[in-house]
Amino acid sequence: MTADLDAQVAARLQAAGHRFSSSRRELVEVLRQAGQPIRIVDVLDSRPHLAQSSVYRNLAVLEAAGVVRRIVTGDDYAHFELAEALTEHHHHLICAQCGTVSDVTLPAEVEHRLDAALPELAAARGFVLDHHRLDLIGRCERCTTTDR
Amino acid sequence: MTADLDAQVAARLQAAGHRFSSSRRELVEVLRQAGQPIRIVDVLDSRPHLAQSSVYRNLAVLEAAGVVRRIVTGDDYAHFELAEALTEHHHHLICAQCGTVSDVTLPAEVEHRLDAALPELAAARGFVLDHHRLDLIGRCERCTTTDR
DNA sequence: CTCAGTGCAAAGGATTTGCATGCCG
DNA sequence: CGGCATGCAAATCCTTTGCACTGAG
Repeated sequence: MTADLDAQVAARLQAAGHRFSSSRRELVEVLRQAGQPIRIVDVLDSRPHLAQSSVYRNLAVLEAAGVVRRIVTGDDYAHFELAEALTEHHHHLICAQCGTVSDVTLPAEVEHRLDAALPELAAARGFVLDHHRLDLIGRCERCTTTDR
Repeated sequence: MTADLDAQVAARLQAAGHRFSSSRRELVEVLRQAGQPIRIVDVLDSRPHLAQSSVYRNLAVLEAAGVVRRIVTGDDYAHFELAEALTEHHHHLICAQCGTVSDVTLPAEVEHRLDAALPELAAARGFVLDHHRLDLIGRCERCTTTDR
């Protein structure tokens, strides 16, 4: 699994004309371990020896190479996760209070409905559809129990 | 229509303990006229006499009062539109190139599927669902014709 | 050797905030 | 009058950038 992931990442980076440096390897590893979208602060916390600017720069490189996806929620911090090409299509549960983002997968049937309906909806507006994104916004368990 | 909108906005502001000042009236009017989500820069362009800080502040007040919805796309600027309570439930077409946001309505049937599926999906994760948001990301007509 | 990658510090830039003044209720 | 609203300018703070150094190929 991990070996396979490494190979895919290496291939994508190479295709984009970049190296698979140890910092980048670490970033991918942190994201893989996290299993859910995390912020750059979190990355820096778990890998204190990484320079902030390098993390920002490398995540940008990895994003451009299609290895990583940047998630902007409206929370102060952007979140990052492995791109769907390396995982699988999914959506996000976003806590409006603490900003945490976690993954959800729609029932296949619903997803199919969307895939069937969205392209023509976009086309009707002269839009070339690239992808869609569905977020469920609410309050996570921790925030509802801790209350206010 | 407009009179009705005014009344609703006034009521919501009052309920939140705020005044329906002329600046706020103008903001609502700009958003109504726009008919699609716009950025603060656009507001300032069309109403140069409004102070930037007041626009930011008032949009925050209007958002808290449930009159306005802030849309964060990942583009540099946030977009604003009238809240769904004053319009109707809809989603967004986002141009990945120029950042423009426009409204779309899903076929009722698809929307129903979502409404049926999402709550339990969220509940299964200990999440209290507030609302969902579906964005179609692609390239708008202007950007595809102008190309690159 | 060459050039991408790294780290530190400084710059950027949308948004927020402090504070004095204006104005509605 | 009292307190919210407004404007100007300054401060915030996540993110980006400049620049000199390091290291892989």
